[in-house]
Amino acid sequence: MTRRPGPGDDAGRRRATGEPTIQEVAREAGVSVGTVSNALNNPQVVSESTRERVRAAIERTGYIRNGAARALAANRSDSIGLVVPSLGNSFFVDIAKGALGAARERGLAVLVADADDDFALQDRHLDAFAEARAGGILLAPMHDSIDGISRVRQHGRRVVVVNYSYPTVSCCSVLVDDRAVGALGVEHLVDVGCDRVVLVSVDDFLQPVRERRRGVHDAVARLGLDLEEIEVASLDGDEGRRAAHAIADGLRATGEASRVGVLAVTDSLARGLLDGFVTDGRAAVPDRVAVMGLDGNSGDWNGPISQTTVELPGRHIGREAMLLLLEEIEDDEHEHRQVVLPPRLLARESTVGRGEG
Amino acid sequence: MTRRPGPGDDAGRRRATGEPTIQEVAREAGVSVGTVSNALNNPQVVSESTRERVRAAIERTGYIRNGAARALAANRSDSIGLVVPSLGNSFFVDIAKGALGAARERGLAVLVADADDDFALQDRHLDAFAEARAGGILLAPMHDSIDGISRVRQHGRRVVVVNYSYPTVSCCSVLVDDRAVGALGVEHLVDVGCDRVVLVSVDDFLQPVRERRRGVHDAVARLGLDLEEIEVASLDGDEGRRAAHAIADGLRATGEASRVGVLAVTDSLARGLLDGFVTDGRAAVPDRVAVMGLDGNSGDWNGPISQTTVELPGRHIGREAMLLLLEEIEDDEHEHRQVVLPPRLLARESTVGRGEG
DNA sequence: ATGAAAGCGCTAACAC
DNA sequence: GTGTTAGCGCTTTCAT
Repeated sequence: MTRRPGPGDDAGRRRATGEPTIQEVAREAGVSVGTVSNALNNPQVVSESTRERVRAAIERTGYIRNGAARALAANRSDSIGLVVPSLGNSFFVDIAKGALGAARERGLAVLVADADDDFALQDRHLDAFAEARAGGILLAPMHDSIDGISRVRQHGRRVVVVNYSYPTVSCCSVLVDDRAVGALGVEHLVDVGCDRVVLVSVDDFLQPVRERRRGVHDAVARLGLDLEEIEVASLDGDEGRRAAHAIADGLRATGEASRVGVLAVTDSLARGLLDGFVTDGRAAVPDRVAVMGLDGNSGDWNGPISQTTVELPGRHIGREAMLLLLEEIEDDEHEHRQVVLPPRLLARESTVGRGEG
Repeated sequence: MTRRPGPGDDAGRRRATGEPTIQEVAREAGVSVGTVSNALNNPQVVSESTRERVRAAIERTGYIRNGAARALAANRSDSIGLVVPSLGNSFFVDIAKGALGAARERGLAVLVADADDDFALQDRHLDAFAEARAGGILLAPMHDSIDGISRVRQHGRRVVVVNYSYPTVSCCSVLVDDRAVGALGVEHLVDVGCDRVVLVSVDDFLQPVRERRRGVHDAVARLGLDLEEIEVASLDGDEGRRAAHAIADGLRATGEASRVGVLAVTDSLARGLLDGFVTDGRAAVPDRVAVMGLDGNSGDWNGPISQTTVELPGRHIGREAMLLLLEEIEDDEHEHRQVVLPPRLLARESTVGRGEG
C-alpha cells in the first residue's frame, strides 16, 4: 500500500530512491533550499561560511543535482545537440570535433547523436533534442526533406544546418563548396596529364554528391575535356571494384595510350576502384589510370596505395556552425547567414605516384 | 512588472514562451491532461476517437513533450550516456557504433560525449550524465583514477567500463586482450623473418598501452628474441619519424643484414615511423624494416604505404558493453562480469610488401 | 544573507 | 474511459 503524504509526514516523501535531494542537503546544512540553490548557482550572494557548510553537506550526502528538475524550473538546458548521419565518416567526426571545441570555450556540453545513416532515426534524434529542450541543434541532414527541421524550429529550437543548404528554408548553414570540390578534382587530373576523365558516382539525391558532380561537369566543359560517367548502385567498395574492372577492360579494348583520370565521388568508392585496378592487377596506377576520391574520408584510406583526395574543412565547418548557433541563441537581432568554406586538394600516390606526394 | 498568479488567473501562467504544454493540448482536444498523457504513453487505455482528437490537437498546437518534466515526474530517463576519450580515434567510433546498434534494438537513445582527450572533461561528462539521470553510462576511461566512476555509481547510476579494467572496482567491463595484441605483433614480425624487434612506445600510464607492452615482453621472452625499446615523448607523428631516423642510423652503423621488425604501440606512431623510413628514404620497408602498429586506428592509415596493424573488435566491444549495461539495469540479480575479446592481425604492405596482403 | 513558497509540465494514483 | 490532483526537485521571486 502506498502511503499518502499527510500533515506531519516527513517532507511528504513518496519514493525511496535514496537519491539525496536539495531538501536533504538543506536540512543537513541547516539552511533553506533556496540558500543551497544559491550556493550552487549564485555563490556570490551567499556568505562564505554558509557556502562552506553547504559544500560539506553536499559532500556528506553525495548529492548530485537533478538536471530534469533544474531544466524544468529554469526552463532552459545548456547542452547543444548535434545530429550526424554517421560517425563512421571521418568528415562528421571532424565537424563534431570543431563544434565541440567551440562549445567548450563557452562551457557548453555537446551531445552527439549518430543517425546510423537512417533517415527516420535522424528525425527521432531531432525530436529527442527538442523534447530535451536542447539549447540549440546542429544538424547534418541526410535528405532534402525539411519536415523534421521545420517541426523543431516551429517549436522555437534554434537549428543550424551543416553540409547542406536549403534554399527554401531560412536558417543558418555552413557547408563546403562542393562544386569547387569537383573542379579541384578535374583540374588535378588534368595537371597530372589525364586527357580523359571518368566520373564514378551514385544516384545524386544527396546534395553534396549532386554539387560535386555539377562542379565536375562545369570544369570539364570549361577545360574542353571528354567526360564519361559511370553510375554505380551504391558507395560500396565492391561497386567501385566492378567499375574499375569495366574501365580497365575498356582501356585494353581500345588500346589507348594516354592516361585516364578516374574521379570517385567519395573516398570509399575510390578505395574500391583502387582495389579493382591495383590489387586485382587490372591497370597500372597512376601510370595508366590516375584515381582520386572527393570526400577526404580517412576511414577508407588503407587501400593498396595511398589515395589522392580532396580535404574537406570539417573542423572549421563544425566550429563555424557552433558559432552561428550561439549567435542565433544569444542575439535577437541575428540574421541568418550561409558560410561556404573551400576544400583543398591532397595529392597522393594514386595520382602522382610514390615519392612525389 | 511580473504578474503573480491568483484566483481566476488563467492556469496561473507566468511565462510567455509560446511553447504549448500538455494543458493546452488538453483544452484544445476538450479532454483532461491525464487523458492526453495516456493517449501518448498508454494509447491502449484511451478510446479510438479520443486518441484521434488528441492527435489532432497535438498537430494543431505543435506540441512537443517536455522531456525535463517527463523525466522529473516519472523519475527516469531512457537515454544511455557514452563517454569516450576521442571520436578521432576510430576504435572509439567503432565502440560507439556497436553500442548504438545494441541500444537501438531496445529503442534506447545513446548520447555520445567526447572528452577530447581531457581527463577533467571526461569527469565533467560523467557528472553531466549523472545530473541528467541517464539510464546508464558506458565509459571508456582515460585514466587509472576511479573517482569519477565511484561518484556516479554511489549515486545509483549503472556504469560499465570499456577498454579498461579496474581490479579494485567491482563493475562490468569489456575490453580487448591487449597482451594478445602485443603477442600477435611479435609473432607476425617473426613470421615475416625478423630476428630483432624494436618496440616504440610511450610512457605507459594508459592501461592498454601497458598491457600491449607486457604482451610484447612476454612473447619476445617466449620466442627467445632480442627486444630493444624506444620510448618516445608522445604519440605524435613527428616522434615516430624521429625514432625511425634513429633506428635507420643504427642499422647503417652496424651494417646489419637481417630484417628488423618495428612495433609501434599505436598506428599513429607507426604512421610516423613509416614517414621516417619511407618518405624520408631512410630504409626499405618492408625489406629491411618491417613496421606495424598495434591499435588498428584507421585514421592514421594513409601513410606512404599501407600499414599492418592489429584489428581491435570495437563494435563487438560496444555491443557487449551495452548488453551488460542493460542487463545490469534490468536485472536485480545481475552479477558483474568482465568480457575479454580477442584481437586480430591485419597484415599489409608495411610488413609483407605489395601483392602479398 | 537567508527563508518561504509558488510554480515549471508532466505522470500516476485514484475517483468517478 | 476519463477527470482530478498531488507531487517530482528545483529555481526564483519576495519578505524578512
